[in-house]
Amino acid sequence: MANSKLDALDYKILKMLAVNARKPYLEIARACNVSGAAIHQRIQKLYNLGVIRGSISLINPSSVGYDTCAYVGIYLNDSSKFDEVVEHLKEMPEVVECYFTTGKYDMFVKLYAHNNDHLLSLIHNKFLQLGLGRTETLITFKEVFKRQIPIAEDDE
Amino acid sequence: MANSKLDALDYKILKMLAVNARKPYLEIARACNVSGAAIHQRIQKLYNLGVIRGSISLINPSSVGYDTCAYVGIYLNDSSKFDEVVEHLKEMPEVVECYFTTGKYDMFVKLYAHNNDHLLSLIHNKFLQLGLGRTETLITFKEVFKRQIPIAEDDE
DNA sequence: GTTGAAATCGAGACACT
DNA sequence: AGTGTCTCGATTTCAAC
Repeated sequence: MANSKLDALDYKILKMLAVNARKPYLEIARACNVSGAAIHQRIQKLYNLGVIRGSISLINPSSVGYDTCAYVGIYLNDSSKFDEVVEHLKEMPEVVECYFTTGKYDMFVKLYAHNNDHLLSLIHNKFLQLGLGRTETLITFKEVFKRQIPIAEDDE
Repeated sequence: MANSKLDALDYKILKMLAVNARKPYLEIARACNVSGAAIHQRIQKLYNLGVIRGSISLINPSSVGYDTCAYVGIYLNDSSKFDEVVEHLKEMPEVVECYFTTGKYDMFVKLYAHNNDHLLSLIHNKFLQLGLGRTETLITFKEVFKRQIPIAEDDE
């Protein structure tokens, strides 16, 4: 899934776009001492290779009414039901991330709720009706920081 | 922290930018039947209010050499050391998210590593030298999906 | 706080090297 | 692969409503 045929210029582009998706291509070009067209072609290549998967604006959850963020570890009773459970989780917009994991849990999800009552109701009224086993909830009461993966200056 | 003085237009803008940070303002304007200048001013307002916190390009971790993603729950021996531990975690670029939590753990972090050996070395050689207590690691072996918080059509 | 026009600037395509 | 030019359309500012 990973083609490590990225050179230093690719990394430099990624590093800038990772922090600001709307950075003008010409600014990137000037910072890299190449033409704007070159940057344009590189970025399209990075999209085609799947290195860049899209761009999003980061929205403050509490500004749109979501004041509670929690992680839930899930034990499945019947592990053949992975796909079915995933489908149901996808239909809950409050569930924003979903992982298969090794170790303690079978699955692990991140979700947002309006408040603690709402969170409780999501877990009681939705999760526990999906045929999944026990769950363990971890409420985050402060997001200390959040950033992107490190992008080396010029990794091999 | 949340000013709920957002109207339907604000929500419509947020909904579009949440999915594509580079969507041209004029396209948004046409979709909302207002002028481009209005969209421009609204978006600037949303930035100033802290509703929009920035925009990032999503980069495929495995493309830049990070094949392992894990969550680590942390028990602190000395809970007065929160800030000190956070400072050290910030200096580890592999740590991409950090939360204070209620329940099982005191802190909870997400991190990326090149591979499982690298992950082990991060936990053994870095984490356990920060004066923090026991840790519990949860390795994710598949990110099933990932998306943004739901943005209501026209929430109150 | 919204509009419409004006001017600046970037995006995307092309032929060329 | 990168460059320079060109056209189109987007961004941004401004006076005015």
